[in-house]
Amino acid sequence: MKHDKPSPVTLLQVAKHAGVSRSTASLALRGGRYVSEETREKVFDSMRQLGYVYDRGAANLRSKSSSSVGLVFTDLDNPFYTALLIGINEKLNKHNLTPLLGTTFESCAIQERLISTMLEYRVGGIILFAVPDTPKELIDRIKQVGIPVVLINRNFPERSFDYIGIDDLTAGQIAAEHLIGKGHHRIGFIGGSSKLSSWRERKQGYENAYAKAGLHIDHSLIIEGAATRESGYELMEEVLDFQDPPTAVFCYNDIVAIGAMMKLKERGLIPGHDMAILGVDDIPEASIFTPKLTTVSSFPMLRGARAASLLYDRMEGLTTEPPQSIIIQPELIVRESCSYKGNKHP
Amino acid sequence: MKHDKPSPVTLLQVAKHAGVSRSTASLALRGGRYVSEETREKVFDSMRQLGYVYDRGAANLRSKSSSSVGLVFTDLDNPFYTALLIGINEKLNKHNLTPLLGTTFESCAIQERLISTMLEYRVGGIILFAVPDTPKELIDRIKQVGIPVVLINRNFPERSFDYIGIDDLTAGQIAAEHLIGKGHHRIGFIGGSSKLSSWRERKQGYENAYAKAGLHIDHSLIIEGAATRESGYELMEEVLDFQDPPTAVFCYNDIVAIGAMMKLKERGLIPGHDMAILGVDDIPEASIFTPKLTTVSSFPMLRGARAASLLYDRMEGLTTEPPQSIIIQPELIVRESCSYKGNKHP
DNA sequence: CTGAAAGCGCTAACAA
DNA sequence: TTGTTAGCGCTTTCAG
Repeated sequence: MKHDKPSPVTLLQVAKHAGVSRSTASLALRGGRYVSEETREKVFDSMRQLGYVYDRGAANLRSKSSSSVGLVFTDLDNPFYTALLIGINEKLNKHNLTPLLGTTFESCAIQERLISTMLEYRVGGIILFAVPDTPKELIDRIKQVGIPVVLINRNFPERSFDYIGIDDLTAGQIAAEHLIGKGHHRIGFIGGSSKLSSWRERKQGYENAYAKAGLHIDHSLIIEGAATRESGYELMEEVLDFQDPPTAVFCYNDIVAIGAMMKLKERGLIPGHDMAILGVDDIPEASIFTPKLTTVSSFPMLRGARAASLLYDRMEGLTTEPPQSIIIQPELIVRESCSYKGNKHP
Repeated sequence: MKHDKPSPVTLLQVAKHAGVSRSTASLALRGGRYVSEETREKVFDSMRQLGYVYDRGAANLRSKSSSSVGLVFTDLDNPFYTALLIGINEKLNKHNLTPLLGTTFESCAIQERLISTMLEYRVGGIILFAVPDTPKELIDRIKQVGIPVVLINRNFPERSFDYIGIDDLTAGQIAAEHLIGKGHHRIGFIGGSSKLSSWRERKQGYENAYAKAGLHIDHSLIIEGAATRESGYELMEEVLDFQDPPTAVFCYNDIVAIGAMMKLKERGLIPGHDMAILGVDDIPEASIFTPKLTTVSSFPMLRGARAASLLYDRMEGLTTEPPQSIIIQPELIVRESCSYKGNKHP
C-alpha cells in the first residue's frame, strides 16, 4: 500500500520554522498550558505556512493512547442499524473519537478477522454487535487485550462486558398483550432466529402474555427467518397459506413487519384490518408506511448514543465498576396497523 | 483516551522468546521470502504463546505506508448508500484495507473536519461522496497531500480526481422517454436539489426527451426537495394538490419514489394506475414495494466496488494515468409502477 | 515557559 | 538466511 507522495512536513520542521524546539511545538499544538501566547501563535503560523498535518498514528504510538474505536456491526442494510450508527457516531464525534467500521454479515469468521484488524490498529475500545455463536475464545482474546467493549443488542452468556439493550421480554409481552387486548387469540410470531437472545426473550414475553390471559399457544404460528424485509415478505406468504391463519402477527422487528405488510397488501389484504401487524424498534419507516405501523420502540438512536458514552467512560477510566447491563424499557407506540379483531374500520 | 491495560507484548519479546533477532521475527511474521520454515514456525509459536498482537500503526509509521482508506459519505440512511458501502467494503477487504467511515450529513464543516481527521490518520486514499458546495480550498488541500481520491456520484467542476458515476443525463432521458412513450405529456420531476450535478443532468435529460418529442415543459412540475422517503412523501402531497396534476412523476431516486407512492396510496390512489411513478437507482426495496417500482438502475453495488478497485490501483501505483471519469450507463428496469396513461389495469 | 534526550513498536538497509 | 544499526514522527521526562 505504498504511494509516492510529497513527504509530509513534520513537527520538527514546523518547530525549526517557528524557531522553537520540537517539544515546545508539540505543546503549543496540543494547547498545553505551559506555552506563551506568543510562541503558540508562531507555531500555528508555521503550521499553516508549511501545510503541516498532524500524525495521529505516531502520536498514539508514542503516548500509548488511542483515539479510534472499532464498530462491529452485523449488517447495515436495515434502518435500525443506521439509527444505532447515527447515535454512536454523534457521541463519538463529540469525544473526538474516530470509528473503524466493519460488518460481519453474521459470519463468525469475518467477525474474527474484523476484530483482529481492529486490535492491530490499537483501537481504544469496541462496540460490538456480536454474531450469535461467537466463540468464547474470541471473547477471551479481547478480554486479554484489556480494552473496553460494549456489547449492543446481543449479550454473551458470561455477561463479562458492558451491555446495552432493551428489555426484550417486556417488549414481547407488551406486544402480545396489546394484541390480546384487541381480541386476538391466534397471534403469529415471525422473523428472527432462535439463535438470538432477543428473539428468545421476545418469544418468552409473548408466551407469558398468553399464559397470563389463560390462552393456549399454537406453536406452529411461530416461524423463524431472517430479520429482513424480504424475509417478512416471504414469511407472511407462509402465514397466509395456513389453513387457519392467525388474526394478528407479532413481527420480530419493524423491517420484518414492513415486509409482511407488503405481502398482505399484495394479496389485497389490509394490514390492521384483515390482519393486525405489530413490530419492534420504531424505525423511521414505521411511521411513514401505510398503514402506519404499531410498534414497540426500542430507541435505537438513544441506545447507540448510550453505548458510545459508556465506551468513552470506560476508555477514560471514568467508570471502573464491574460490567453493567443497561436495559432500556421498550414502549408501545400505537398507530394504525392493529385493530379490534374483525373490525372493518381500523 | 488513555486506558490502563496490560502492556501488549512487542515483536522484540516474541523474537527473544523464539531465540531470534527482531528483524528475523519481523520477516517471519510478514511471510518474507528469506526465512527458513523452521525459524518461521518458532516465531509463530512464540507469537501464539505470548498472545502477540501486531501493531499496524507502528508498522505503517516506519514503512510510511498505509492500510486504511477514508470513506466520506453524506448519509447512511438510504439503502442506496448502503449498497454502495457494501460494494466498497467487499473490495477493500479483498485488499486488506480498513475503512475509516464518516458521514457529513451534507455539511461542509463536518466534511472538512472528517477529512482532516482522516488525513491525520494517514489514510492511503479517500472515497469521497462530496458535499455539493465543497470549497476549492479543501480540494486543493487534499491534492497537496498527494493521496489518491475517488469521487463517487458527485464530481467537482475541475475534474481533477478520479470519478465514478452514472450517465445522469441518459438516466433522465431514458426515464422521461419511457413515460412519454406510455402516453404521458405532463410529467413531474420531484426530489433532489439543483445543487447536485446529478439532479441538473437528470433534469436536462428529462428536458431533452421532452424536446425530442416536441412537447412543452411545464416547469411548475419540477419541485426540488431532499432526497429522502419523507421528502417524496411530502412532495407528492404538493403535486396532488395542483389544480392540474401531472399524470406521471419522475422521481430523483427510488427512495423519493417510494415516499411518493406511499402518499399516493394513502390518498387511495394506485401508483401505476392513477399516476405513473418512476425512480432511479434500483435499490432492493424497489422490487419489493407494491406495486414494484419501475426504475432506472444506477448499479450502486457495482459502482462501490469499482470505486474501491480504482482507489486501490491508484494507491498501489498500478494506474498512473491522469484522472479518469468512469461513467456507467444506466438501464431501464420496467416493473409495475408505470402504465399507459389512463389505463385502468396497470 | 522552553530545550535536550530518550524511546513508543516497528521496518529497512546493510553486514555478517 | 540472520543480526545490527538507524530512525519513522511524535510525546515525555527532566533540566534549565
